[in-house]
Amino acid sequence: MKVELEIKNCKRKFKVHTKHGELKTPLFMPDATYGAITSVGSDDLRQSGVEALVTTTLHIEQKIGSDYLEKYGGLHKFMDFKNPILTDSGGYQVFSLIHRNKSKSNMITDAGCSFSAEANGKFNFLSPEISQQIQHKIGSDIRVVLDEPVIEDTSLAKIKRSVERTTKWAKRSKQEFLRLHDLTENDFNNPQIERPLLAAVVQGANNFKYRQISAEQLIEIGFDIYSFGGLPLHSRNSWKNDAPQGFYHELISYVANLLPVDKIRYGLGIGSPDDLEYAYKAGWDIFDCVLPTRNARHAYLYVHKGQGDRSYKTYDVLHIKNGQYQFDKNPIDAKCSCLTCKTIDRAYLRYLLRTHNPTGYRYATIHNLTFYMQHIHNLRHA
RNA sequence: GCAAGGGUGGCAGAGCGGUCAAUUGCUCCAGACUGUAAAUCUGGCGCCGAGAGGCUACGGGGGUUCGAAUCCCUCCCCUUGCA
Repeated sequence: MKVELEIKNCKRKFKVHTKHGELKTPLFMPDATYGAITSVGSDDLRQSGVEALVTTTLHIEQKIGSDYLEKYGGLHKFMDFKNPILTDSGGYQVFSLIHRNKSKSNMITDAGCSFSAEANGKFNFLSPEISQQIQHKIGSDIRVVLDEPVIEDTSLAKIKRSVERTTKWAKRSKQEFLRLHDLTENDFNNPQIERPLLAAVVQGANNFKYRQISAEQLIEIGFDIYSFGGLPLHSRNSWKNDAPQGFYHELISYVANLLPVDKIRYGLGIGSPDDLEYAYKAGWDIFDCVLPTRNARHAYLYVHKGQGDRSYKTYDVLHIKNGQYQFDKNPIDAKCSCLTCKTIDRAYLRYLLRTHNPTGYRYATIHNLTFYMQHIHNLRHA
């Protein structure tokens, strides 16, 4: 398991060797939550330049089943995806569903997370150990420890508990990871030994002190990757509208500086193209986010400056369903060379999305993914 | 021709004397979405007005009533059954 770091002009660039090929940072991974990027296939992903994927332990277990995947031969083969796959622990998903549905069967204790089993009626408990076991059976290249996210503006007591529990769970997760791979603590630090990478998650909400405590405790345990957790978790709306963006910028910069220089830093759930640029410059290396894929299905397309109907720092947005594009025969983005932009015009994509045609979701998703990959590619080679 | 049931906003379809500019769904017009329980959710949707408010509206016309989409008369049109 080899991780090489090169720092040029204050910019971090990792090369990570995995069982499924080499990864270069900065890296953006789209979310294939249920073992699929909704509405596109593996050939579309290759064509869009997707280098790695994120899937989630909880959803995979519920919808596919890790025992099944182990018997089948792993998720890579199942999905026909040859590049690295990162499995998220399920912590965020449990948090999300518990937060939305406060039923009595949904609760988190030190032992783990209980939740109502919607999908299969059976699987309804996730512990740090179970999460690692599932990720092991899935056969992912990068694994994440189970953590406990909290709403960013919650009480200090809850932030404290979340940090303490996240540390305890990280310790248990690592022990289980070592056991599953039949490794010792020394083996873990031996770069000659091939194994998946293990990521811990820094919690602490919007509190700088607790972010620091969380980071220090996790570094003490020792991981390959340190992640920024809980960023978009607000009681209201998004981070953009909910609080001064400057604060979050300050927070992610602060946390980056708490982490070892030679370890990969993973910004969970980040972000918009502007967020990616900011976070990369602030010292973060790998990212995942649902925005490009979900927004594609919601007719929100990322385009180059000057090509859309709304402008942000590094990009424009095109609300393709809006009436102004009814007769627009231009490609979605004249500066894009993706399959969609080479094949159909705005008027037709507008029609497809308005009529909820799956082909429209595919075209839109291919475009947004290509835009994101191009964007991260530009950051990498800037 | 006779009998019965209908005609409501772009469409479908509630309402059957006042709280109706009119439930609801769709369409339409916008907006949101950041480790996806999201092909989802939110707002708007007769006309004028920033607003208070005003104006025109439930097939056409007439009537009853303080007040009608709702009751009565008449005409037009649609559906079904019988000739």
